[in-house]
Amino acid sequence: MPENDPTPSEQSETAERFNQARTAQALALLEDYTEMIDDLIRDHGEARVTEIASRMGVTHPTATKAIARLKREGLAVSRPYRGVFLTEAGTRMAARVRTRHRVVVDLLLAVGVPGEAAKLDAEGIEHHVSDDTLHAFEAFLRARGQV
Amino acid sequence: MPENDPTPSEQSETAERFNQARTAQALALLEDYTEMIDDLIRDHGEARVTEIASRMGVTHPTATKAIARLKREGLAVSRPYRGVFLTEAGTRMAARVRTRHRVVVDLLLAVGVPGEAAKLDAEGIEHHVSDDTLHAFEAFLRARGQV
DNA sequence: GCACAATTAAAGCCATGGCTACACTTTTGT
DNA sequence: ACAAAAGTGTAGCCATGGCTTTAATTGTGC
Ligand SMILES: [Mn+2]
Ligand SMILES: [Mn+2]
Ligand SMILES: [Mn+2]
Ligand SMILES: [Mn+2]
Repeated sequence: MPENDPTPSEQSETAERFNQARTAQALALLEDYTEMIDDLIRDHGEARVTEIASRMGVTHPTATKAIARLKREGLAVSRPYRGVFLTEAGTRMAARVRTRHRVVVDLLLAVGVPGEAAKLDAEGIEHHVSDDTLHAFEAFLRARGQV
Repeated sequence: MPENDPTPSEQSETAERFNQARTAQALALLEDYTEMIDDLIRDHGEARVTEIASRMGVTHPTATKAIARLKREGLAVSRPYRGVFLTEAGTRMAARVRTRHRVVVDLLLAVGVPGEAAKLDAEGIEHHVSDDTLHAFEAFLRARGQV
């Protein structure tokens, strides 16, 4: 059985696949929080820690830590005892993430996934949808006139 | 603007969505390792730590820790300096996960996702595909005669 | 304008999943 | 048979993302 080992010192295709999945997952939290903060500012004019935590389903110290990471990565700023605000980069991420989220839900619905499952599963799936896949989803929806 | 707060002491729909995504993610590592170990035993008659680590794209101590968790959760057993083996539960998980992985790849291909992206993205997406969604995917593929 | 409620911050605990460094066992080649 | 190589185990470090508890600040009602 010829084990076709890929050129030495190079990762197997399998390993690369898992590495990409891990990288995508590492961004998931940032993506969900920026989208959420953007939502809150649209709907309420401000994004408060307690409200963010409540909607994310975590305690407020957990949300505070996540926001600290957003700030560290240049996606958000905040004023103590006031709200959280997105930077330019954060706003761009929120816009991209919102669109992708919507496309994923629409795609799931278009292939026949029940509404409830589509909403639930999309929250996790979205973070693993690459640009290529997103474009394919959009093309599929367009071809179906579902967009 | 009437904020329709869901019955007090009950999580918002949004929070539930994020909680489900977190729960699914917590199982991802177990799912990928059981599938991998099952693959290795099929192809090589045994699953060794070094080989598992290499294919997962991690160092061997990282794989050893993951295997420790599999054992703790009753999915695998191992004999020191020998291989890793799946329990009944582990074998069942591997079978379920393998099928789901294949269906996800096929679904992505069927809606027009390029092969390379389908293979890469499926590795992360699969863990967030619920039973309802999986069944919808299968129905869609059947209707297309792509199964 | 003050007491109390609500919000936010800060500290510290735990589990997970990466890593490196080092020790030990098994396998291999001569 | 034994030395070297490969494989495996173990210890300990770090970052992340959950949590509870306690302190500080802000907002509210009277
Ligand atoms: Mn999400
Ligand atoms: Mn989302
Ligand atoms: Mn996977
Ligand atoms: Mn898989």
